Amino acid sequence: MVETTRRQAIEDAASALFHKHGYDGTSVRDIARAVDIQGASLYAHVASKQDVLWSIVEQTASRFEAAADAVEAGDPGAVVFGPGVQLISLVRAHVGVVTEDIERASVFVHEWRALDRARRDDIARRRDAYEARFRATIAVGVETGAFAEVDPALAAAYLLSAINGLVAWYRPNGRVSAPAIAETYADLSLRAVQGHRTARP
Amino acid sequence: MVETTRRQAIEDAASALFHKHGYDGTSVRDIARAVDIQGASLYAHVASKQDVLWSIVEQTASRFEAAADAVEAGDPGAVVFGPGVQLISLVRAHVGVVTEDIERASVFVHEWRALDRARRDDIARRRDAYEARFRATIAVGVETGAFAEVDPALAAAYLLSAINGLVAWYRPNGRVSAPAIAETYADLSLRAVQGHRTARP
DNA sequence: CCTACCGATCGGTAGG
DNA sequence: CCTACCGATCGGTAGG
Repeated sequence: MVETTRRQAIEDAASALFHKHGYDGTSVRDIARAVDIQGASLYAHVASKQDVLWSIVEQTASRFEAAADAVEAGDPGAVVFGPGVQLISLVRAHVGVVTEDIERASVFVHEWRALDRARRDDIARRRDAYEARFRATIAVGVETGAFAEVDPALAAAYLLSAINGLVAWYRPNGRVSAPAIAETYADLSLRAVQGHRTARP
Repeated sequence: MVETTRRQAIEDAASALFHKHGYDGTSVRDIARAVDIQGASLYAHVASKQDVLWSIVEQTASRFEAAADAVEAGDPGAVVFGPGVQLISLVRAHVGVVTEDIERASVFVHEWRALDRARRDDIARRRDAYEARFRATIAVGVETGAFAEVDPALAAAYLLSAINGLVAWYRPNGRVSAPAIAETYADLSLRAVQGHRTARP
């Protein structure tokens, strides 16, 4: 298991560096230095720099998908508890995945463009399928009248961008705890799509 | 004015390339090729690659500030029309600046980290001052009871991230027009902070 | 996991 | 705005 541990350490270091300096702003020597080996020695553990990025992005994509799967397993189609509860659960799950590993989440959100074409296309497809869960839940809310008359695609993009913005400032041991953020962001998200527009002067 | 025009063309090309590939993913040769000159010839017009990035980021920062200035000139402190109207105006202004020049806005949002330390610090300060306007407006709303009991800092970060997410997908001539996005995003933002939390099962 | 090395490309300068 | 060129660094390989 030494190999597995070493590889893990390399991906941890790469996540931190990609998070801070971006994929293109990080050299393989930077990663190697962080785990105290020579630059060329890195290739005893990884096939390429792309390979490391792919590992990080793919694992994180799977974690987002698994979290949403768990939510929908409890109430597919939002039939029992309704779209409001479903949306809150999806938002909480998303915040959870982000705050649980902010560095990998940040790389997932910002550096997936650095993937080569085939892998980038794969992630683009999965991101869209993931976002579609939010769109579907919002659409149910709009159709049943529980939510305001909002474009589900616009609202989903708005909400997910709002939450993903966490990667720019969230720090464990920061002023606001992860559960508090999840609570606040769930409230903001639900209210954003709920109710009707207030009269304006 | 030939010089000015050439410089502008270089910044336009750089904005498009930085938007698509990032600052570190773009070489000075890439920029030069886009304006049909030799790589080294670029230095007849710009001092450095950093210089080009700084121009783009600084101009865009100023456009965001000017747009918010215009809003607050109409109602400083949100005393006349109230924090709801003020927030809607700020959101609309922000969406306007983003959609008016999506490439420069994207560079401003994503590539300011590539600035050298002094300039990055400058932009960081100005970004915080800009975000503080949203925080202040939300705080007024919370204090007067017009808004829900929400942490103004969290809500402001949430809203601005939501809107900035536009740079990832907005395209002129896309499915939704810029004014329609501004309208929808203003509604989502106002509702997010307004009213009280609904009872949950 | 190391040393030694590769060709390619990087941002930038000199001199016209 | 060009040609010619610079040292530094890039991701990666060979061979142990």
